[in-house]
Amino acid sequence: MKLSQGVEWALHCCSVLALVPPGHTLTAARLAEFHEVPPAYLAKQLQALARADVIAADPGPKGGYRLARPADRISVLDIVLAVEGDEHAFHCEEVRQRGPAACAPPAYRRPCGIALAMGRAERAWRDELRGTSVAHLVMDLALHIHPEAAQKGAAWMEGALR
Amino acid sequence: MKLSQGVEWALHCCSVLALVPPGHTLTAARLAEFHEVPPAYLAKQLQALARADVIAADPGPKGGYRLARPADRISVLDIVLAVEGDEHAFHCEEVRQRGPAACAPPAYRRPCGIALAMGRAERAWRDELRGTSVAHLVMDLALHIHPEAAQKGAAWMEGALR
DNA sequence: GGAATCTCGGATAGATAATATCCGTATTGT
DNA sequence: ACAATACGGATATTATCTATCCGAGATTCC
Repeated sequence: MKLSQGVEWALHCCSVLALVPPGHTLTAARLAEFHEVPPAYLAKQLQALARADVIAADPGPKGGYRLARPADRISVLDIVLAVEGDEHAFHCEEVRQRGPAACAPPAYRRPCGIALAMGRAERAWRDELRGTSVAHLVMDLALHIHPEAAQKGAAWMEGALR
Repeated sequence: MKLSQGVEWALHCCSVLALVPPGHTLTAARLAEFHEVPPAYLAKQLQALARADVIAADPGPKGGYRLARPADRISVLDIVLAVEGDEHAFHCEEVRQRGPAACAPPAYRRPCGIALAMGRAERAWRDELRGTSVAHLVMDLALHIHPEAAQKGAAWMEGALR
């Protein structure tokens, strides 16, 4: 059980995009530069976020990425599912229906207790992520960022905006 | 984010082992037969469970596997971590410390908000799994199993016990 | 004591997914 | 028309998962 690298990048990118003034955008190349990650690969994650309507893309020159809606309406779960896919971590393969104790399918109308337990855990995980928004992330960032990092970030943003 | 196949097998195996009378065991081959899974690969999962002290192995002829402690003291989390490893799904690579806004390491003593949010979700997931024991799984099984499956299972167990 | 049986651990391949890159297409602003 | 950008597909590389096999160690039966 491991989350892909792209999830972290996507979360950071959305946090940065939340700080972009309305009417402006950031290109994929700039976002990659800011996080020092491979531009071509980050572009893939950004495309996934765009397909999921988490961020919006303006094509053409002067184009770039921006959040698709206000930061307080984008949950961390939205971002994780956009990049990682919305499949559950645990997939029941119904092994109980195999082997010497197997019966006809109608005997297995209820999901097995194991699948239910794993489903509850997945739900708890998703609920927690759904309850945290990009706005929360930015708030936490603003409260705890080192002044020097904030100044450097602001200076970079100035030259990167479009 | 995907859990390995072995997790489902391990959970089912532990449920079956919980039904083994005290003083008896089941061999890896029997457990594989019951679930119709590859014996050699299931053996790997059982070894992982044994290393984590979830189940105990009696070597030699007449040997086999049994639960290492009462079913109500084995959590689903114990089993999942034994098979999957105890690493967190999200691993923060501290991308904030890279790029044009980077500062000296002392500026990053606090974990970033993104890592904290993902950590809370992981904690919620684990808490849910920790709160469910093998005894709960067996209870659910006993309450909802089809009579025919129960009878077949009992008959198989009779010939499989050692 | 010796042989048989079983678990345990490591070594080994193939299959699947993650990581990373490149190129052609579509779109838009200059 | 040209340049810059996002988009999608194709591809290569690497890691992880899945699956199997074999030898070592341990225990019981003869």
